Amino acid sequence: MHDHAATHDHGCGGAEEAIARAERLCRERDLQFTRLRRDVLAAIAGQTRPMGAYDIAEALSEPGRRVAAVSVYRALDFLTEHGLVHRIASRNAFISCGHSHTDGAGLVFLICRNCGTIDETTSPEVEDQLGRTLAKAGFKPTSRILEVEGECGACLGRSTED
Amino acid sequence: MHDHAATHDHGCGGAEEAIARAERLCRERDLQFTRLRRDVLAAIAGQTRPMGAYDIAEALSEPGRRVAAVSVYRALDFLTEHGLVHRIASRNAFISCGHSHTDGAGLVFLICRNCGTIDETTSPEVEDQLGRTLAKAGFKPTSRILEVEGECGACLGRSTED
DNA sequence: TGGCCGAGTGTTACAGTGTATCATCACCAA
DNA sequence: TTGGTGATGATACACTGTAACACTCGGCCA
Ligand SMILES: [Zn+2]
Ligand SMILES: [Zn+2]
Ligand SMILES: [Zn+2]
Ligand SMILES: [Zn+2]
Repeated sequence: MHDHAATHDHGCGGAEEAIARAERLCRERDLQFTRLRRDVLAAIAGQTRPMGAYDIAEALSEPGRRVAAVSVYRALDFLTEHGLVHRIASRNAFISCGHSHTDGAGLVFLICRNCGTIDETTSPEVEDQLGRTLAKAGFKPTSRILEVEGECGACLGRSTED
Repeated sequence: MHDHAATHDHGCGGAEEAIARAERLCRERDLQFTRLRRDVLAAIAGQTRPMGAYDIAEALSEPGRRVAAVSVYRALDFLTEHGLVHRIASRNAFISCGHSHTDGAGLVFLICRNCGTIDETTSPEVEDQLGRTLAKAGFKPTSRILEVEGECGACLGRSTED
């Protein structure tokens, strides 16, 4: 696990893979991977850029089936709780997770302000230093968010080559 | 600067000090430190816990003077832009800054889930490691947020002693 | 003096995000 | 059958943030 150092594809064809992983995980933990939860995950995993809850609700609604935002939120609660999607606090949006970090240690979100893509990476070194800093401050952490905004490698390459 | 390693008091009597610092900074940079901006800063600096924009609006409103949330947001934009207050993304709330970190490097917010207090500290080591991680990922950062939730030193002491 | 212009503010309306509450349905067990 | 549990549907509501426009108060210049 965590054999990705830099970037990785969030969905964009990996939607089926995300679904498969979710099905497996839910079977193992005896959880219900319902249609709504599957559809919500599929909607997110089919995108590189993050989706808001209302975007998802709209994407899933068709003539004859109206998916309310509140239902989407419940599905998102389930999915985030089990590490299948991540919530991006600075964007009020969600992305699907392609990894199996059950703990979420050292997680870093890389948000490109140019193309809107969000990649995630992990850094045990950062986590380690942060742990030291918190210990020094006498603070006992239970969870944390680390989100970086900037320009992704792809956009940097594009801007220098032309 | 940054001579505080662990915690520091956010306001709670330091309100006047925050105002004084703000006045100085605005004079130096030729900015307008208007009544509304001063009042908003005072309201935040008088609290240990973060305040929402609507909380502030309510706190500043009196019979005869109604402060609308939109005005508060404008003042907050000004104050955050010049580093006088910080926005806590995971809480949609604001705290006053007692430091003079003009760059905001290595900033870490410590949010106590028990008493609600938010302290800030800085960690060049974390910043350093994070910079390395980002460089390895080919990502050029422009800004970042790092917010840790957990239990603060004071609450830990209280819970063990009794 | 009088008109112009820009920054700050007041006001209203609206968009976006998230939750509370209750009713309903499917499923499984007693 | 009956009752309990978990998921969903549906409505309403609270909270967060922004757009648009009018107004005031300065300073500046013809
Ligand atoms: Zn992930
Ligand atoms: Zn990009
Ligand atoms: Zn600060
Ligand atoms: Zn505490």
